[in-house]
Amino acid sequence: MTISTDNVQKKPKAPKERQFKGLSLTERKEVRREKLIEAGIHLYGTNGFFSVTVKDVCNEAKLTERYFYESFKKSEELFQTVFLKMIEKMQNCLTQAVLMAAPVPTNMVTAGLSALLNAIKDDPRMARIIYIDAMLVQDLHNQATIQETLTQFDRIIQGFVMITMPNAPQNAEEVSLMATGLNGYVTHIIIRWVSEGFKQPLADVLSVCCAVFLSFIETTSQKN
Amino acid sequence: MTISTDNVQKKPKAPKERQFKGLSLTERKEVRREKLIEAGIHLYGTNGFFSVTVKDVCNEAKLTERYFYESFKKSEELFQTVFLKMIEKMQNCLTQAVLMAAPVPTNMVTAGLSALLNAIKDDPRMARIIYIDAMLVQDLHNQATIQETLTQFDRIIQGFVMITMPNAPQNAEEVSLMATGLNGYVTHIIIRWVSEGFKQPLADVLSVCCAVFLSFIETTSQKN
DNA sequence: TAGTTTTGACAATGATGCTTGTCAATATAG
DNA sequence: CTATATTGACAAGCATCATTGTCAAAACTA
Repeated sequence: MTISTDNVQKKPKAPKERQFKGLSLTERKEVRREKLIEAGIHLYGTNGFFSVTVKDVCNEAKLTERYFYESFKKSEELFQTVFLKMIEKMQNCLTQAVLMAAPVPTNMVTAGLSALLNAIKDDPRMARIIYIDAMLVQDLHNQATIQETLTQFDRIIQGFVMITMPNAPQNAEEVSLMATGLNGYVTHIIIRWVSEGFKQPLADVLSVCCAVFLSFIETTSQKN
Repeated sequence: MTISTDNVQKKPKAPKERQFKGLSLTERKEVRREKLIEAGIHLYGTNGFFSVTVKDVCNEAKLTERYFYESFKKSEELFQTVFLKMIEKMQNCLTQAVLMAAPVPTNMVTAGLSALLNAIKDDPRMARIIYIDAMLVQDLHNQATIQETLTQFDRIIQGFVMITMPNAPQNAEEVSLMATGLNGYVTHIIIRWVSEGFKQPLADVLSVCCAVFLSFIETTSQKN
């Protein structure tokens, strides 16, 4: 049945791994992956997810298509990675600022929003990715991860509302909706601010964003 | 140069228009156009603009592709038509309710938001088209009309804010941002309400939406 | 009924972009 | 130096859709 002597060289191909530029295979893969992510941040954050092709990303990363599929199955997968990276950065930035300002609610609001706005002005690609593309992708393809990550912000705000506005909420469901609304308030303002090229001074944007929280705090924490 | 006798039958084709089902050509075109728009409302409003192909629309309308291009150059053109139709309906519904409740600000808020929420619950496709797809299309393709129509809502709210909250705004730019924020507040809540299948009672949603306006009115119209 | 318009079904074409595959040039190990 | 792993450039094959074109059946006019 099996050919014995002559075809012994039938190689089932176990390509022997080799070092390159002093890096192992997994290390090289990782380097390439990072280059793709960096390219994704730049391109998605600048032109939007749907104007960017796989080839675009590869060109920007100076890699060929093959290496894209080495790290990601589809472009949504790269996008999701990019998105999570951006949102983690924003999340850290935000919570750190809020914690440092605790426990005075009004200070926490100002500090948090200020940190958020500054981060966005520092890197507008973040806004584009988190506030625009994420919604598009989340809607078009069914990215549960993105969906959940976004609603996480609602929950953070919800916690804040419950602490600082004892008299406001009737039931948990309503507080949750209010948090969604507050999120939307800030989100829309940010989208407009970014898309108009930061024409309004940061201080003005900050004050308007703070206003809604402060107004709620004031009207819902008065002694009955 | 010109062939004289034999090819006299070269007909420059002026196809003589004829009635069909008792309708003239322009009437038939109009009927088909309406069917396409109806199909667009249904499909876009249900599945979203980007999951719907030209062929889908034609199938839904029970027409063939040819008739799509008879009325629209591209699918964005149909979408824009659908969008404008939806938003006009919402606009009418809203302004009528507000006017009937004038001039008491708090009544106007409640009446307007109540009308809005009821309209959306009556026809959820409206929400999908106005609040989701419009943003996607406006971003992906460059639909100036959609963009402008959406910001029109901001301006309406802006007018309302200037009238009812005399002490709030510093400069016009900030009021405008605040209006954008209020719009975003309601918008996000609506999107969530719709996408969760109206699981929260309308009254709860209404009260949360009203809250932000009422809170602003209260904190910014007190006598100094 | 005869001739022409209108319609519907569907094929043909073209464009775009994803995904896999080929091949030669280059770098590395032994 | 030789054999082979690795890389980069790029083509080939798919798939999806938009858009135009063909053709015969149906509907209308006279």
